[in-house]
Amino acid sequence: MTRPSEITRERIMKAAVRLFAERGYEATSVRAIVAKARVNQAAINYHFAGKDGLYRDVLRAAFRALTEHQLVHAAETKAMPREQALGEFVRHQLRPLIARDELSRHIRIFNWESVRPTQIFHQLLSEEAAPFMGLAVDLVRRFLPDADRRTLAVAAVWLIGQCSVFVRNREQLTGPPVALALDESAVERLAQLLSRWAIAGLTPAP
Amino acid sequence: MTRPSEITRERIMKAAVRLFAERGYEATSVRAIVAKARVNQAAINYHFAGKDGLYRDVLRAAFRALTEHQLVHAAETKAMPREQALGEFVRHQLRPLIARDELSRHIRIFNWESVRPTQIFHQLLSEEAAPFMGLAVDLVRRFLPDADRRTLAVAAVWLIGQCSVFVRNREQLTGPPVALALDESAVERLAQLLSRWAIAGLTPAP
DNA sequence: TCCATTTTCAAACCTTCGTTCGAATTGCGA
DNA sequence: TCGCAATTCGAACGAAGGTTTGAAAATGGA
Repeated sequence: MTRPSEITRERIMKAAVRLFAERGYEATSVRAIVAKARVNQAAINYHFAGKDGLYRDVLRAAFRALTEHQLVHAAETKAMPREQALGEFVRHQLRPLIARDELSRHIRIFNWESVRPTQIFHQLLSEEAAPFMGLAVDLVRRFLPDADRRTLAVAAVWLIGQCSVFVRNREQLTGPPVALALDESAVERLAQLLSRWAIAGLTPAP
Repeated sequence: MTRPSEITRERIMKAAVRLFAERGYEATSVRAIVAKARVNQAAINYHFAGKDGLYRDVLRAAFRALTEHQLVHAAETKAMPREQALGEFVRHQLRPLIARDELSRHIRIFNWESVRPTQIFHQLLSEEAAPFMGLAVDLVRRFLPDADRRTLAVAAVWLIGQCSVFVRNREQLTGPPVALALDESAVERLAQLLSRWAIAGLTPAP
């Protein structure tokens, strides 16, 4: 293993994660990536065997990081009362609204995938067999213990969907006519609002 | 006004609405439209001054049809109890899941816009000044009469977002692992589920 | 019917995209 | 230090995109 080539790989990966998170797969050109990474045009094909290969590696990294992050929080989440656990989940989903870290970018990439799924993502989803929906399904099951598999799936999609609208449309929501000020406290209020509504929705009527 | 040219215009519009609804603006090529419409390559540029112009006309038509449709239903909706009105709203939003008519295609086009807004859409939104969010805002106001403008906007986005997830991801939801069977009765059940959850979420805790 | 205007058509143009190529350069064990 | 492999580089390729062009065809009023 030579060192300098690893540096190039790393520069490409870093730039790719940023751009894929910002614009999605199709709208990101390899020329934009190599420009941001300050590497040669052919570097992506040499190191990743093409744009597809690069995106596959980015997705793999995102999967790993996200599942790892979930495993860390899984134990403490399970110990919480379900309402608090849901609040944490919503807060986690809304994270890209304020934080500009790697985790947020990974969430944004998956958000793009939920809009226009890539063939690459689909393949990876089966082979990685990551608990992608698992966490959300487990969560709603605590509210709907007697629901069948389909209802649980619908509820999980519903829950994730509520959050991802805001993440995807961040730019639109901050402008008129909505004009949300997305600072930390506003996002916290938003998370509480969404949590309250979701809890009320999932809690069976008395 | 000559007749035959109107026929060409109409063929292009019809094909364009179908393709824009199915794949969105960017993923639809001019060549795909002219192939479906069985007209010459240059026809779009002659009649609509380019792809942008065609899309602008399609959006205008969609705006007109949708606002007209809303105006028709506005009166009876206002007469309903708010729970029933919300149910109707959700059912209307889920319409593209089963129906394959013009109205459903227009809703799908706006769904694409909510994912990746076009410059064209943005311009049109201001000049048409259509009550695009208005209906949803009015609806949630009946549940949250004392809420401020921001909360109402968030609630409206939240409500629309819950429905659009399912519309956008129709293809994914019908396949494994979710495997929803999206026939008419299933969509009706889905609409009831979403309505119940949304009503519970919007109804202030006692 | 004639002719000016409108509309259609096939072909090309120009740009952007992902990828490939071959030479030049660099890195590193022998 | 030498020599081979790994890596970088600039340039070009071919495909696909939207648009333009100029001639042919069709249209419809005088």
